[in-house]
Amino acid sequence: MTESAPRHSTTTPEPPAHDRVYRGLRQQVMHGELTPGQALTLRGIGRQFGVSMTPAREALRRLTAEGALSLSASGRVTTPELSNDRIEELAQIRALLEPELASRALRRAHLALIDRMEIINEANARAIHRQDPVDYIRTNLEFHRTLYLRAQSPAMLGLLETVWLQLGPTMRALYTRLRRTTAPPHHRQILEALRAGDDAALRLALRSDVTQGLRHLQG
Amino acid sequence: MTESAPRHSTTTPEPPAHDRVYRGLRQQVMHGELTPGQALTLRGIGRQFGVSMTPAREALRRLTAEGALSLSASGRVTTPELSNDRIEELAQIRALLEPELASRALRRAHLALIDRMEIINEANARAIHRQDPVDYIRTNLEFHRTLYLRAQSPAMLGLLETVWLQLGPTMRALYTRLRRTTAPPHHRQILEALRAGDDAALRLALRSDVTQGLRHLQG
DNA sequence: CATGCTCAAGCGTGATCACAAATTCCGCAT
DNA sequence: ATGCGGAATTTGTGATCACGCTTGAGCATG
Repeated sequence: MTESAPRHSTTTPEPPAHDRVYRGLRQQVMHGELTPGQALTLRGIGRQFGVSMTPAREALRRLTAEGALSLSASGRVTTPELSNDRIEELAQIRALLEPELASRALRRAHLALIDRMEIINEANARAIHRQDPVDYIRTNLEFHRTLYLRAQSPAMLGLLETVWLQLGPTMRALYTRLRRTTAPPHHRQILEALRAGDDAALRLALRSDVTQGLRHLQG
Repeated sequence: MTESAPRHSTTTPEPPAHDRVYRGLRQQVMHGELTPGQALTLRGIGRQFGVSMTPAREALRRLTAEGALSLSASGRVTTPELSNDRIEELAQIRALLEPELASRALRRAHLALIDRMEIINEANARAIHRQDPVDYIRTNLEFHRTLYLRAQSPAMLGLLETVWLQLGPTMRALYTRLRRTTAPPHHRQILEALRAGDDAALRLALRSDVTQGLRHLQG
C-alpha cells in the first residue's frame, strides 16, 4: 500500500491520504454523485481510495462535521435524507447568503468575469440538454462560485459551501426526478444585472434563482 | 486506560471517547478559555482526556473542519489568530444571521422566554462586574442562543454556532484587553423589542449588539 | 403468510506501533 | 550578545489489530 511513484523533490509535496479521501468524497457529495441515504463504511472507503481505515475515518469525520454526511446513533455514516422542512430552511439560508455575496462581488465584477460566467452557463445549458444531473449541478455551482469568489468574503463563501454540501445528494435526487429540460431562467437576469451594475436587480435575480430550484419539491 | 466505572445497563449508553473530547474542546474554544495561537497536540489532548491519540485526532479533525481550530501546513493544530479583515467578516456574518434568527423567534417568544433571558442577562452583568471573561462570553452566548432556539431553524443556528466558534479565542483576547465594566447596552433594547413585538426594532438592536462588540478592535 | 429469533458477517471504536518530517534546543563561532 | 548548524526530541500520519455492538438474512414458530 506504499506509494511507489518516484518524485522529483521539487514537485508538490503530495497531500496526506486523509485529505485526498476527503476531497474525493466531498466532490462526490457536492456534485450529487451519491443518492440520499447511501451508506458509507470505513473499510469500503478505504478500499475505494487504496488506504487503510485511519485516513478514511478522518475524512468521514470531517465531512460529517460539515453536514455533508449524517451519522446514525450507532456511528454508521450515510448521505443525509433531508426532510422537507430542512430543505426549505437550507434554501432560505442560500437566499440569505447568495444575494449578499453577489452584491459584494458586483463592484469588482469586470467584463472578463461576466464572460467567463457566460461560458459556464452555456456548459450548464448543454448539461441540461444532455440530461446529465451531475454535470448540471457541477456547472450550476461553478456559475455561482465564480461570481462569489469576487466578493472577497472567504468565511461567508465557506459557510455557503457547507450548505451546498448538505444539499448535494438531495439536489441530485430532485433533478433526476423532474428531469428539467429548460435552462435556469434567472441566470440571464443575473448576467444582465451584473452588466448593468444594478444591485437591487442582482439580489432579486439570485433570490429567485435559489428559491425556484428547490421550491419544486414541495408538491 | 479501560473504563472501570460499572454501569447499570439502563443508564445512558455512554458517548464515545472521541465525542467527549470533541465536546470538551469545543466548549473551551467557544467560551474563550484558550488564547489565540495556542498549540494543541494529539498526545497532549490524549493525556488531558485520558485517551489515546486516535479519539484525540478525530476530535481535532472535527473542530478544524468547523473552523474552530486552524491547521498549519505541517498538520499542526492551533487556535486561530484571526486577521482584522477576518474578524470584520465574521462580525458581518453575525449581523446577517442573528437579526434573521431573532425575527423568526419573535412570534414564538412568550413571556417565560423573555424572563429567562432577563435572568441570563443579569448573570452576564455579574460576570462583567467580576471581570470574568469566560463567564461573560458564556452568558452572552447563552442569552443569544436562548432566543434563537425559538426560531426553529436548526441549520441556521448551526451555521451561527460555527461562527461563534471561530470567534471564541479572539473574543477572549478582545474582552480581556479592553476590560469592559459596563453591561452590553443593546441587551435591554433586545428585551424591550421582544416584549413590544417590534420586529424592526428587534433586528436593529441585534445588529447593533453584534456589531458594537467586535468593532472595538479596529483601533 | 406474517412474525419473532438466532447467529454469523460486518461494522465502528480505540490502542499501539513504526516512520518521516518538523520543531526545538544547545553549543559553537562570530 | 548574536546568529547558525546539527543533533535530539516531539510531532502528525497511516497501518494494523482486538473488541463489542449492530444488522440483516435465514429459519422456525405462530
